[in-house]
Amino acid sequence: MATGRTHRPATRSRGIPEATVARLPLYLRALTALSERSVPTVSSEELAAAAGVNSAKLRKDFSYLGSYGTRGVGYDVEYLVYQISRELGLTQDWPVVIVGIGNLGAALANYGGFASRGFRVAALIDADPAMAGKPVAGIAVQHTDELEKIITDNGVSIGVIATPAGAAQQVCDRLVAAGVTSILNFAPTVLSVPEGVDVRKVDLSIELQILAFHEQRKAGEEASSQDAAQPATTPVRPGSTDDSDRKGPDGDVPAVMPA
Amino acid sequence: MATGRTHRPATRSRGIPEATVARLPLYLRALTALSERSVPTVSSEELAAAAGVNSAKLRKDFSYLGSYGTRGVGYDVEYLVYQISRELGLTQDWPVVIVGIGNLGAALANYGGFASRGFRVAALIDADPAMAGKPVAGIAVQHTDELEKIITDNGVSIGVIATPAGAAQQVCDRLVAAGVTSILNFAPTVLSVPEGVDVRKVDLSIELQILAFHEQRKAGEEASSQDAAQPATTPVRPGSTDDSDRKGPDGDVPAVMPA
DNA sequence: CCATCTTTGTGCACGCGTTCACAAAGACAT
DNA sequence: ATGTCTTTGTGAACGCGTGCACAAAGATGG
Repeated sequence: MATGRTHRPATRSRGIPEATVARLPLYLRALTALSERSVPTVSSEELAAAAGVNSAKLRKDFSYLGSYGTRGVGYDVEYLVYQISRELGLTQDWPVVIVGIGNLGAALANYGGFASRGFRVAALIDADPAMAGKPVAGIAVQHTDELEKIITDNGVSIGVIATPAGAAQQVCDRLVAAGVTSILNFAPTVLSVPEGVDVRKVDLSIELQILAFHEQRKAGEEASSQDAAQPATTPVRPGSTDDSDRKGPDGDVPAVMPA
Repeated sequence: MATGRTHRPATRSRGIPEATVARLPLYLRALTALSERSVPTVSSEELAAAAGVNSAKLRKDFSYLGSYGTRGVGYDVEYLVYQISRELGLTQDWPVVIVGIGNLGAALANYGGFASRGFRVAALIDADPAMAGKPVAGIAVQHTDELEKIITDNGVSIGVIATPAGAAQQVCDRLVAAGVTSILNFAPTVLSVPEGVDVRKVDLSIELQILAFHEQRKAGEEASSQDAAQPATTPVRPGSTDDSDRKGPDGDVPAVMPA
């Protein structure tokens, strides 16, 4: 980022906000469920409830796509499913490779929702020679040496990285060099990629830590006086010899750590 | 939402922005790596680069925690690791249960980064009686019947749902009823929970769809004239018999779908 | 002790996203 | 055809998050 031209200058015409794009799959899922129940139309209120969002937000989101929907009635389910699918690019087939077939990679390969919507697992790739040839989720694992060939032969543009953290950047580089321009990263690392390549990361550990923060907040809200756990190591502020200059954003933090 | 009091009224004192909280784990990870390399201090510029963010943003984030850091020098690595850990609540031990020990659940149970930072897998729970007693990641799987007992006995407040979508809401309800107040949901469903319970979702399918959107955009940017795939079913606009009223947000969308 | 140099901490402005609230549009009944 | 009623689509206001740019703080050298 911040290199050369700015990431994308508000994106030409068709400026669908990123936040809206991120919600479209949610709507699509809710709509698909309605479609399977043969529900013909749905109001913004109902659909918003199903997707877990505000109805005004939903309407505004849809307004970016166009003026689908009929006032006084709602949205035609089938039609909207098609429009959103098309907008998301799910009307075409996306071959995907998964690199790193450990526990997680295997789980991803077996994940049903994968193939359901336009995505197709083109190959499973692992660095362990012992894995090569072994079938996972009905697909034979191939060795990393084949990576470039697989990408080009299948025209793969989306790659999933499920390797250990140490290997992720290297795998990423090879994927990008071979032509992949979108990466879903499960490894706990910050990947650096050239401009034009999209990276999304899924990080279990980060999600848990965010939950822990809120959990701690909740716990400390009422019984805020009793400190639970004392850490084993208690670092001392580097420069200052006394602790009296500790200043939290509020005054509510005891400026102490038992020495 | 929009029910009674608003979700949390900007959260009393100690107002650390949600966006900042979400980045703290990133900083923590980068700092831990530095710590292991015995680097004593780090500047905001360096640390920001390692975490993949803007340095001004990082400094502002830290300013919410307090005035750690020394002008002209930077931040003391060890000290900052401790401060962030404490802020995130990682200085205490969080017992966690994983419900749904399929491919994904097993992967999560085996995930190393789990135990590393304050989190401890207290139990693995599955609805399949055949799974009961089988060891996964060195822990014997327990049956769903035990769920409530496990939660209360271990004082579990964080639950991970890795069940099929159909079972997720039911499991969620039981977890909440038993005392869990933070949930990490891997099932592709919108969970509804009472106020005071936090839910974070991780959804592979959604991430892929977002990538597909950008991928399609990139592909269609230069060679924008040739349409790739024609969908099998081509829904017709519900109410109107002619298609001439189609109005995209721009004029660039051909107002047609082959009938 | 003073000058210089580095790096933090933050005031400010800007842009994006959310939400409210309402006019316009269309369905439906009479 | 006309009126009523439902629901969409959106203008406008607001709040949050980001990034710039700089003053203040402290280290370091003479």
